Amino acid sequence: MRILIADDHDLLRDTLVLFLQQEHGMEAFSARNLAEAIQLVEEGPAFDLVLLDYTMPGMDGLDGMARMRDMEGAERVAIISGTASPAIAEAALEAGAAGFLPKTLSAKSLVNAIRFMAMGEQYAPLDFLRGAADAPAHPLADKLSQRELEMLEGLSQGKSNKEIARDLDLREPTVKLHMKTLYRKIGAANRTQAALIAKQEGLF
Amino acid sequence: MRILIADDHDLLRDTLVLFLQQEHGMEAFSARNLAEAIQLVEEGPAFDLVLLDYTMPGMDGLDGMARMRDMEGAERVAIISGTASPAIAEAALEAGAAGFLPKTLSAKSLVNAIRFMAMGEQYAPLDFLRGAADAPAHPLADKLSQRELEMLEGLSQGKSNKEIARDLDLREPTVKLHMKTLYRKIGAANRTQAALIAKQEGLF
DNA sequence: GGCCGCCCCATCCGGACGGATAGGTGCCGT
DNA sequence: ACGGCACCTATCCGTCCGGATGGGGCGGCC
Repeated sequence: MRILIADDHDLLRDTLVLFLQQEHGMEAFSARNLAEAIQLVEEGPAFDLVLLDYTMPGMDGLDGMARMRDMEGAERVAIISGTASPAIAEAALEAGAAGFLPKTLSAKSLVNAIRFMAMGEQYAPLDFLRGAADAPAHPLADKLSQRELEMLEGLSQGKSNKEIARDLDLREPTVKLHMKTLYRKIGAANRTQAALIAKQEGLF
Repeated sequence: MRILIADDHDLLRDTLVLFLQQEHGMEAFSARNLAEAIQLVEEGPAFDLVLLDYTMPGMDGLDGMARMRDMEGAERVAIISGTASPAIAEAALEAGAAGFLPKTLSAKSLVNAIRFMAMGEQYAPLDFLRGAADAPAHPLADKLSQRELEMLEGLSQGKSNKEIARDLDLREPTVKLHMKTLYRKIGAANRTQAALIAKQEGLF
């Protein structure tokens, strides 16, 4: 089984490759950025699974994954990350990732996940998606209504009220109302603070 | 040599411990958060070196390191991180850390660094402190003037133009002027986007 | 000397934003 | 049935923001 691991954290990559080599029937290759990974895919025989770090030179969010998936010899691509939120994990899975692996995963679980994904299944740790069961998800997120979260999402992309209204098919006054209540709930004085809080909280 | 590694990323921790075990004369122990680490230090014989992840339950920035250093059996404490900036690294060293290890360090360098620190020396990768020589630090930062960076700093705290003007002892029109040129330089359509870009770029 | 970049200030304008108020719907739980 | 909550819309108002224009001062570089 040929596995390609692309991560700019040499420490993890080096030790992980060594670890996987010990596993029966696994061949692990590594790259330190997306460009290197793409080159390896171009050169060699096809990989059974490619693991891409979410924050890594050349990735640009999920764009990097899309580029990788378009290639020959990289059918199954999974995202690995130490900081990404459940929302990003879901986005990755929707975008066709073979799986999402937080770095809080144990080494043993990783091996299982890799085998699982290499067989064509989609993998993601359920407790992570649910918002990390033990660590109460987002202290903020569950205090907000659905609409308010959508506001926050638009906000986190630097959109104006007008743009958000258009995207959600609402009138602008409605957006402004939601904004007001949103600010009160999360303790923001203005939209910039709200966006920063959302980022800080790992939302979006 | 007794080494304690505390990191909530099981993946790295597991593989790293296995890797270090193979090294001659190294005994590696692990904890998944600060509380566990403190407990291990209390229980067992003294460690020659303790590695603490910078972003980890219980750390609270560098406070966690200070708490650890106050303990018996944890003379030398180093910080390890995958995301922290050079500024944080310097702060850690000034606060008495035995070293700072970015996760972009190679496994081999890590072993050398550990031996070095265990002997009582202070370690940090010079290229990282210098701002990652090869990867030009902040592609944006050096395109901005001093004033513009100060604007961005205020922006990153969600301040209004008026507040920024007051803090820097300027008139508001001046702040607005700087903002305008700032937006053009970094390609932001409004202040929220500018703040998000700053965060994304790791500034402030 | 000219030119350019950075810095400071002022005035003006249109549009965006933040807040208040008021009215409407629908759903849920007691 | 009623209150409570989330949701949608509207109007009004004062402020803030983004942009343009026009000043002026400073230093460096060709």
